[in-house]
Amino acid sequence: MPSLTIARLATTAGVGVETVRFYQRKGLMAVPASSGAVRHYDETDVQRLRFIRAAQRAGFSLKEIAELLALDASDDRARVQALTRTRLAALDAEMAELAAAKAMLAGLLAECTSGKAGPCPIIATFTGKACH
Amino acid sequence: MPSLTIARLATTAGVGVETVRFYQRKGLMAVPASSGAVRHYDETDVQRLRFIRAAQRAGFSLKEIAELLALDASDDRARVQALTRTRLAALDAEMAELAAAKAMLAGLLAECTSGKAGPCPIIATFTGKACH
DNA sequence: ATACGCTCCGTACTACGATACGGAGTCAAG
DNA sequence: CTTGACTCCGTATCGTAGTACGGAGCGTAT
Repeated sequence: MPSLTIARLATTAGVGVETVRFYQRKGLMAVPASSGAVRHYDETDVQRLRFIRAAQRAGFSLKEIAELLALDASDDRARVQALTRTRLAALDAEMAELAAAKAMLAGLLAECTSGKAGPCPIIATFTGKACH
Repeated sequence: MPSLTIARLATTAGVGVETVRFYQRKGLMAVPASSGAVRHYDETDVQRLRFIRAAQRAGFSLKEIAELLALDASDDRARVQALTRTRLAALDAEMAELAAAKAMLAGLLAECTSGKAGPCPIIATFTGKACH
């Protein structure tokens, strides 16, 4: 049984020691019972940290991740699917916003690069001034 | 000259009074000299607030917006373009991340909805457990 | 002229996800 | 048996973008 200190756990999972402690305070991870004064961690703790990071990359908040972790035990697929659908919808909305922003900025950049006179179209657009 | 109170300025620009004061503290807006005890605002202040909101929608941070506002005065197009290109690159990176997250979640959701036995694939994937 | 609402200003608090700090205790090597 | 690295724990701070609160002053309508 590989027993890790908090520092080894953290570096193995690619997070900081303080982050592990932060997750413990947030209830995302249990604080292991200590035999002695120093707590020991194992592979399941590494897995849990990896779960958290992977779910974060998918855009879940720590609060949602806490729920997913609870569901991991209860095996409530319907709820997991509901959370996932909600997240997918949010992702779509975020992507649409980013796409709109990108289209606008790309257009303005082209305009600003080519144009020569007058106020910068980028600034002008944000300001709401007439662009020509 | 249309003179606005801070509340009228805020509602005209679609923000809260406290937000205006927050922007003033952040140096995004000047605090107008007061003739008397109550400060007065005009159309240029409305424009400035609209600029801030528009630039925010394009993903600029308040710090970057402060710089853009400074550039509005100096007319340094090269710098504005550089900021815009940086923001475009960041938007691309964000979109790529969102797209990856979306693809993964969408695939997992389909799998989880159709599959019947074993641990939920969504949870399993994040956990790093074998998926089958 | 007084009541009511708005303004001014500082300070504090929210949410999110960490990150830093300081003191006391512990553990292993030299 | 001391040194140095690490741990534990609470509390504080960071950054981003606000929102809330409370007291004092001002301005206008009745």
